[in-house]
Amino acid sequence: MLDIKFIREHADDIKEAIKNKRIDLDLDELLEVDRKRAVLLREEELFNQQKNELNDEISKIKNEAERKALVEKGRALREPDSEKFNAVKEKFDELMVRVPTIPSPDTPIGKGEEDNKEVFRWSEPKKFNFEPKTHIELGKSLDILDFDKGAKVGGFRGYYVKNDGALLIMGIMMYALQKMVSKGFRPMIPPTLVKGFALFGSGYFKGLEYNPEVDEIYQVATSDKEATGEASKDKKFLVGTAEPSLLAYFSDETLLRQELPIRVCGYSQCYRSEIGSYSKDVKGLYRVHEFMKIEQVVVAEADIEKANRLQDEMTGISGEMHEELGLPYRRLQICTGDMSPGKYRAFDIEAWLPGMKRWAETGSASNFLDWQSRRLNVKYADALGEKRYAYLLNNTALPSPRTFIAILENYQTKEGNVVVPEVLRKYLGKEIITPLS
RNA sequence: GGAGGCGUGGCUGAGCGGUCGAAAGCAGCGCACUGCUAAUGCGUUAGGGGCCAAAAGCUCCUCGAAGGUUCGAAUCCUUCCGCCUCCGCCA
Repeated sequence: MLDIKFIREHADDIKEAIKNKRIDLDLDELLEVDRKRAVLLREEELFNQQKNELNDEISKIKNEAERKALVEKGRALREPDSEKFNAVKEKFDELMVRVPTIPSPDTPIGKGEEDNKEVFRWSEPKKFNFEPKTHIELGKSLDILDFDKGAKVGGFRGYYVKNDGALLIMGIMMYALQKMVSKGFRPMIPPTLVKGFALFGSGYFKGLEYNPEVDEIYQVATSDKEATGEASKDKKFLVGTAEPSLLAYFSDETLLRQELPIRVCGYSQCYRSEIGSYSKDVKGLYRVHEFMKIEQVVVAEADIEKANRLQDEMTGISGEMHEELGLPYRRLQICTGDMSPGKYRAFDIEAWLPGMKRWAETGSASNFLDWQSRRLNVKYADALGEKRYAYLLNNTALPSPRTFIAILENYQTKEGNVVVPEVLRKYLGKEIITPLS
């Protein structure tokens, strides 16, 4: 969400952003609706003013006849067309939520994924003197992953993590959580069942309201009424990441500048409906409906330079973890066409998967400037006591399944065992995962 | 699940049809004063929008949310949401 004043004054830049981000929005339509809205707003204000003045008069008059006359006069006032006004307001809101943040100057212009720019690489994809297996094969032979039972019980994309796999995956989570804490991030376990505002506020609804056709979010119905959509307000949803829960923690707050930046990290189960990716990545643990993740979030003051530095700090921590885990990775700067509307600047981290022979997104760092904080109403008081919207940033610390895959595939031995990365050994109590272990 | 209570400004809390965007206290800020991080006095402090180049000023909306009654609602009615207490049930 942007400020309508800002939109009016930067219409050309925003049109450029709409084009580059490939958003379906006619800004001129919004500006036109905005003008209509302004006229109607003034009409209503005038009416209210007249009405208020009249009511003041009535309250001072004791005489019944005079009073009646004034009441009649009030009835005669022409009331604004509220239906028309509401229609305009609704249209305005609908268009407003689709206005994107203007991307940073260093963001590559591009159509989609293929135009993201590699900006950093750590280590080269590992070479094996045997044909590396996929995590699917390894998971089965080591008896640490079970997709058949997962599908039976959880349905499509369901899975079980078993035995040393369960310890490994929890180890990854604990390792990431402790790393974040060591970097000054306050740990949190936030709710994963949340109200709509948290998701809308973070930008997880594409429109004003939840739309199951396009939003990758599960809605939870606790009654028949909710299930049929009658009780459309105050529904609950399952988050796809801790980000909305962590951000909403600060909603409606006015923080103090001296306490910024606030760094928090959260552990959560993440649920994704993966609507629109029915035929994509259908095998294995790569794209699943639920997983665990440690997420990092920063509330920063409204300073682009500082926010960019914080974003670099956050991606740096993710990189450091990949390095400590010994996972070759690269960092991509996300291009305009692959960037969601609210983002100002974004980077992905991708780890190399030798078995699947592909890069796998294991993290995504985004700087939203004040796009989210306007929706969530996160402010801070600056040195002069002026209130400003905070800048909000988020980044993956580590996701459980893809880090898990990367470890299995990178650390496999010719014999089909998996060596446990040094930093995770304390969580498994062993150095190697074997079928017999 | 049953019974009751409550949602007001940064916080506590009064108001229960017009004089209320709102007493009082606390906290914050400013000024004054006292020779010293405290005390006292006075003043000041909700958010969002419009007019205006801007400031000043004027003005509209907002007392959990949405409807309703009324010339007029923080105050009355309905529904919803949230919170609290007690009982039941339960990880």
